Formats: sequence, structure tokens, C-alpha cells
Amino acid sequence: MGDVTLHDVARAAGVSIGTASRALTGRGRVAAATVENVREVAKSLGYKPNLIGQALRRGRANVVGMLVPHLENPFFAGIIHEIEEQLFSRGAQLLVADSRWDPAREEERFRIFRSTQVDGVIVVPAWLDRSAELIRSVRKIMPLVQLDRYAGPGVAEFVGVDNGDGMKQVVEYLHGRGARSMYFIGGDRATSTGVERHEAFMAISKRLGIRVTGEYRYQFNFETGISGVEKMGEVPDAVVCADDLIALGALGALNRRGLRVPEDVMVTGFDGLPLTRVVEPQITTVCQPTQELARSAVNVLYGIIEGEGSPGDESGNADETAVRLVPRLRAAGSTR
Amino acid sequence: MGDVTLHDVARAAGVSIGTASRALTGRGRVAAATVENVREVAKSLGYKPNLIGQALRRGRANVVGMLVPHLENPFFAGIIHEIEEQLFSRGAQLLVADSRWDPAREEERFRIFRSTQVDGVIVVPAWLDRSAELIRSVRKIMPLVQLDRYAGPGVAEFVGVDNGDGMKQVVEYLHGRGARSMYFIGGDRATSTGVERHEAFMAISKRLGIRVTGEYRYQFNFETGISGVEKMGEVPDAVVCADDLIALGALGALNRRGLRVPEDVMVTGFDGLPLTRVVEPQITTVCQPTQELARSAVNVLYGIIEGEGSPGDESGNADETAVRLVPRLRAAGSTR
DNA sequence: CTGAAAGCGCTAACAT
DNA sequence: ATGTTAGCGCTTTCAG
Repeated sequence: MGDVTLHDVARAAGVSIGTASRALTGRGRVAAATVENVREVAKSLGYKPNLIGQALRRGRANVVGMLVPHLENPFFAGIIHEIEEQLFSRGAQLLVADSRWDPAREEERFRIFRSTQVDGVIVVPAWLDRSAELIRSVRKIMPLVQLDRYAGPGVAEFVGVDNGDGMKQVVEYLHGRGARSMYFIGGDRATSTGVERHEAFMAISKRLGIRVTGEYRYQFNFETGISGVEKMGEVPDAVVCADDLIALGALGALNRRGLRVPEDVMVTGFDGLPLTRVVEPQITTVCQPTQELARSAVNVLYGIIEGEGSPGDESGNADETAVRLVPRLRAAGSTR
Repeated sequence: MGDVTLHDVARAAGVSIGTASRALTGRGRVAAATVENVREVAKSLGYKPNLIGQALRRGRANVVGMLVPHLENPFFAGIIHEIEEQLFSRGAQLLVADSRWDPAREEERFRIFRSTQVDGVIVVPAWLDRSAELIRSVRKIMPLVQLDRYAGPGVAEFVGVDNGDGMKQVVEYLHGRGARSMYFIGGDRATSTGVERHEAFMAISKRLGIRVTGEYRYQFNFETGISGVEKMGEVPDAVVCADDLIALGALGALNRRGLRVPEDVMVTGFDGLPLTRVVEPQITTVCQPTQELARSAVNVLYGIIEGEGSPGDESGNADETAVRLVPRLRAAGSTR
């Protein structure tokens, strides 16, 4: 087999196993010539370090776990890719799992992550309050950062987008295009993004004197968009959706109802999925800086890891980092 | 920390570490009373086995790697979820990576998987021929199964859908609805699914006396659907797309071109993504049995793992399993 | 049936 | 600068 061990390399290079280790990892004092020699031998033998052995000894697996509510959500899929990319460049790997919005399952997966000795966890909490206690307790025993949503105030480190700002861009843009009445379709109070986007929408529309004809809030998916339109009475100037999946659903339902977009009613989404550029008309949306979100999450996580274990240890209420990135509106056919 | 080790459990239970191990894993002869006692102590101490230690000793990590060309593809995302589910119920975890259709990257990820001592790998090969050699060689050193596509004939175990049958269902259905001319948009020769679906389409349309007005083949994504429609001259009775993403793109482009679906032209997809039920009209498509595919892939993989290491060892040309599941047509608005 | 002991592959003191 | 050695947490002979 290709199972050549460090021991083999050391023997072939005529040095001790300790020296071989140092030469390969570059962690101790070794003569330049020795390093070169060992490296060469290792390569010619096709030596690949056994990460398990390394992990056991170092107490670190170089693996991070990622837990999202729903793998099929294209927004999460996109962010997972970016995270994997970031990790890889640090020599780490990605373990994924989805919680399916099930707190029990969420806990289960955390437990497994823990047994695997992951370096840390990046989580998109399934629920706004129900996940809080769990996440708080996990944070105590391993490095953790929340991405996209948080489970409650001060629960743990968080990286996400400024939803208020994004929603503001949407409503002001629509207002600028003459919209004076709006209908809102969003996620419910069960996620922080759901709450933040809704609150921002309400605040800004009020400030601009926009008449809110109604709202429908359930989940971040197609069906919600469809139901939202079905439950919509009066036809507003614009239907503001809290994410792109909802907007997609709404678009289809409006079509079915014989309403033309944007002539009869404008539609907006949130997230900036590629999908929004495919349908006709293309959907105006707020683009999340996926790559920056991923980079930032990984940075914050490794900040904790390297800054030593659990940040909540003694201090009880250590300062949790909260990074808010700024999204950008992308105007398209659904609003003009 | 919660880092209670087997050693702690053994001491607390008043037995040796060996006995504790046997009691917990159930792998040796231990008195029933001892087992119960040890288990109880373990639970009360909150003992969780350190998977790294286990893996090092057993030489198996209980982790499988999954490599797909593109994480954001909803079809892959869906299948990844099902795989994760299957693995979890076997006590294993999922390491994911995407190759981004880059053979170098594909190789790189395999290497890492190997170092991690994964039990095996499930791969959706990036390319039909370019990936063949790599996969063949990986198969020699670790359990591997190809999913959805294969890299070449006889390269390694494979689990996928019967593309010929699916395409047959589509064309016959369209023919039954009066379509006599068709335009094909698909993936290129670079994937086995691209080839199979195209060939099946050609064979069946020929047999039914259908006039093929043209074809456009590039990649399995939205853009291809859009370009395909742009390059389409004469308007056929139906546009047959090799997957749902292409169909989505085609639908949008047809709309933009002022053609109504299904009145002016019918459209079909392949895969059965939820997305096809959201747009208006909903898209007729061939549904892949995602869950069965995942189950089957995991079964085949563990068959290899448990049947001992590398199947290609001596035999040189051992029989590769090839599982073909049957997909099912779902008719919808885009064809009536 | 249970205890003792030998490592899995690797790193990090500690010697030399 | 390099060799030696002691484990990381666990499973598994091998004795008893």
C-alpha cells in the first residue's frame, strides 16, 4: 500500500524519526541540508502524513464542522463552498451536517463534532431562541461562530450581513421608482434574519410614508412565497420578499394569478442567488457578500481557536464579536 | 473540560481500561453486570469516546469523503443531504469538498481524504475521460464509488439512474402530446450523463420519427439553457433539456423571446428538482430517486469497505458493480 | 471473564 | 543539530 509512515521516511533518510518530523513540519531546529534531504526522501517515497496520528498527538484535528438548517438551500450551499475554500487554504477540512430545523438533531450533530475533536464549529442556528441554550453551552466547550443568523443576543460570536441596511436599500429604491404601497412576505420570528428584515421593512416604510397593505410570514422557502401571494388581498405597488426563494415562489404565484411583473406589481428578493438572474423577469435583490462572509467567519473562528479554547470560560460574559458586512442592491427586471 | 477519557471511566467503575473498552464497544467477553455498571458510570460521567483515538487504533476514521464538481448544484446538494443521513445512521460522518470541475483540484482533495484516513470516498467525477485514470488509481488504494456519473467504462463501482429510460419516458410522453419536432439542449461529451441522455434522445426520436431541429450542448447549468434558446433557429414543438437547470434557463429565455410555454413550445427537464415546481409554468421533468441513490451508494461503499479494502487488488479487473435505478416522469404545466 | 501491556503514527520534551 | 523517549486515547492480543 501507499502507507509509508514517518518511520519509513526517517529510516530511508538515515535520520531519527524525531528529526524527520521536525524536518517535515519545520517546527524545530534542523540543519538546512537535513531538511532538504528528508523532504526529498519523503517525496520520493510518496509519504503523506497520517492526519489521525497528527491529530491525536496535537489534540487538534484540523477539521471544522459546519452545521446548517438545510443543505439544499442554495444560499447555504454557496457559503459552504466558500468556507471549504477558506479552510482548505489553511490546511483544514470541512465536516458538514444539516439540522433540518430540528433542535434535537442539532444537538446530536454537535455531540458528534465534539467526539471527532473538530477544531471548531461554524453554525447557522436553526432557531432564534430554541437554539440559544444549546449554542451557549457548546460555545463553552469548543470554538464556535454563528453565521448568517444568531440564536439570541449575546449567545456567541456572530458573522452576518447588515439586514437593516439591505432592507433599507430595497425600500428606498422601490420608493424611488414610485412604489407607495407594499406587501411583505418573510420568514417568521423564528430566525434572527426573519426578525431583522421584517423590522427594518416596517421602520423604513413607515418613515417613507409607505402604506403596508399586509404581510405574510412563515418560512424562507418557495412555498411561503406562493402562500403569501395567495393570501394577499389588494394588489400593492410592490411585493417585498425577505429572501430570494420566497421571491421566486411569489413570482410564480403572481404569474399564475395573471399579474404581470413589473408592470402590475414589482417584486424584490434578498440574498443575491444566481437563480434570480435566470427567471424572467430577473429579480431585483440584495446581494450578500458570500465570500467575505465565509472568510470572516473562518477568521473569527481561528481567532478563537488560536486565542485558546473557550472564550466564555471565566469571564462568563466575554465580549462576543459581531461582524456585520454590508450587502449591495442589484436592480433587475422585476422592478422596472 | 468535559474531556473525560476511557481511563477515567475505568477507574471510576473500578475496572481496568481494557474491560471498560470491551464493555462499551461490546466487542469482547464481559460479564453482563460489568457491562451495565461501566455503561452507567460512563453515562454519568458524560463520557464520549474520542473518535481520533479510536480511529488511530482501528485504522478507520468512520468518516467518508464526498467529492462533487459543484456544491451549489441543487441536485448534488440534495444528494449530499441524503448521504449524510445514511452515513449518520451508521455512525459515520461526511467530509465534503468540491472539485469545481478541476482535475488538479480533484486529485488534491483525494489526497487529503486519504491522509485523513477516510473509510472511503463517494465521488461524482468531474470529467468523463480526464478523471478516469485518477479514479482508477484512487480505487486501488481506498474504497470508492462513483455516483451519478462515471469517469469511463469499467473504472470503478457506480450508482446512478437509468438515463436512457428516463429520456425515453420524456420523448414518448411528448410524442403522445403531439410533438413532432424537437430541439435538444444538454451537457457536452464531458460527462457520462451528458452523453447518455443525448444518445438516448437521438435514438428514441429517430425511432419515433421525430424531426430534430437542432441541438446545443455545453454544460449542465442555467447559462446553457439560455444560450441554447438563443442559438435555436426554427421554433420546435418541444425543447428537451438534459437537466432542470438547463430547462430553467431555457424557460426564462423563451419567455424573454416572447414564446409562450406550453402553447408555443413545450419544455422538459431532468432531475426533479423542487425548483421545477415553483416557476410558472411548472416544468415537466424526470425525477431521480435521490434517497435510493444515496442509500445504494452508501451500501455499495460499505460493501467494499467491509469486504476488505481495495477491490482491484489482485484480480486486476474485478467486477465493478453498476447499479442503475429507474427514474420517473412527472408531468406538469410546461407540457400541456 | 478480566487485567496488563503493546502499540496505531505522530510530536515535543529532554538528552546528548 | 540530532537522537531518544514518553505518551495522545483507544483497542486488542495475551496471560491469568
